[in-house]
Amino acid sequence: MEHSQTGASHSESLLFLTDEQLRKGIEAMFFAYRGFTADPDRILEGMDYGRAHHRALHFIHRSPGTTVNNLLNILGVTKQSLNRVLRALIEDGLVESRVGRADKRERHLHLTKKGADLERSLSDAQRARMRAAYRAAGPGAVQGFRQVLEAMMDEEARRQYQSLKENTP
Amino acid sequence: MEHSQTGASHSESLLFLTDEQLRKGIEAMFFAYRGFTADPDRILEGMDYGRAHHRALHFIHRSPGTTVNNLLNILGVTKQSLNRVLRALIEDGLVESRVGRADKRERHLHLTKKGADLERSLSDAQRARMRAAYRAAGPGAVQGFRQVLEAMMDEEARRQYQSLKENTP
DNA sequence: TTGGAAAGTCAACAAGGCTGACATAAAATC
DNA sequence: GATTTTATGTCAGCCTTGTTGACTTTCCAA
Repeated sequence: MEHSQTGASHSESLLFLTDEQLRKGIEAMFFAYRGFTADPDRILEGMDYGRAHHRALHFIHRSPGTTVNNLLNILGVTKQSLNRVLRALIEDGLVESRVGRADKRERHLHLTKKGADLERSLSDAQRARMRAAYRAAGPGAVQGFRQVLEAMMDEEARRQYQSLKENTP
Repeated sequence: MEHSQTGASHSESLLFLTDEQLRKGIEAMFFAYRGFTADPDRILEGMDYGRAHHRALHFIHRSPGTTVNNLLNILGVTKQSLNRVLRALIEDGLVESRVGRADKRERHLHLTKKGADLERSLSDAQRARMRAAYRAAGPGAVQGFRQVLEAMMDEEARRQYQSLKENTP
């Protein structure tokens, strides 16, 4: 251990991270993620879409005009997998794919009115749960929540998360 | 709203829950969950097992002697889906299925040495990441993290999470 | 003794991951 | 100008993990 002598108070609190506490955190992530996806999943069931379509809609809404490659990196799936999802959304008129002006190889993705409507209904449901959770936990908890989640990400994901955070208009 | 007059400072802070803040929380959950599952996934790839096997091993380890029905409720999948996973684990000698003594219809599930070894290597990896995240975020953040996650769960899941919390020896 | 719960099994299917191979257009480089 | 690289799309096929539905066996309990 690096802090054998120094930083006693800090180290001390760290020593209280028992396997038991960590296990509770792990199980909390498991159960909470189910809740996190439950509402959009309910809306989507019956439609021809699933969680993968939701994710695509979310990030296209989030970064209008994003390219396919961009989306690929954010979602962390293969182009074949994303393509299947995007094709359905484009065919059904929820997403528009525009050939790039500067670089004509690129496709820039935008939500149509129809796509934006579905995206809104999905994100409304998800935000409502997030809002309720934040309120129930109290203002102080929110910061801690985000700090731990951010620290839990892979390097690459954290980079993407942070750049998404900053690119907000 | 219950606090129309009282608790102004509390209410005020709640008003600052913008859609933007909520969206960041949503994206944090998405990216963090990827990190959360990444290490066990890496260990499992190449073996004939996946995330579903990990979850079964985790909860059998957590509650030795649990019944199939019990596990079904915790995992929230169908018995056919769980059965496929359990069959593989039993056939490979990672899980032992014992006919119930009081009720012989029930099967009580236990990890074998081999199963416990794999479970340990998976949970070691997952705990290491959780520990690192907790340390990076600091002691104060951990409580907030757990509070928000707990508030995000469905009623049923929260019940299960809490009873798992308490049944600890 | 009979109804129903617990468990298991078979079949079929869907979503959403994956790999590999290949095509096309456009940009970049030599 | 020719060649290579990049961005995208597409076909085919596979895997995991979820689903439903139908059916059986076991066996507790009314």
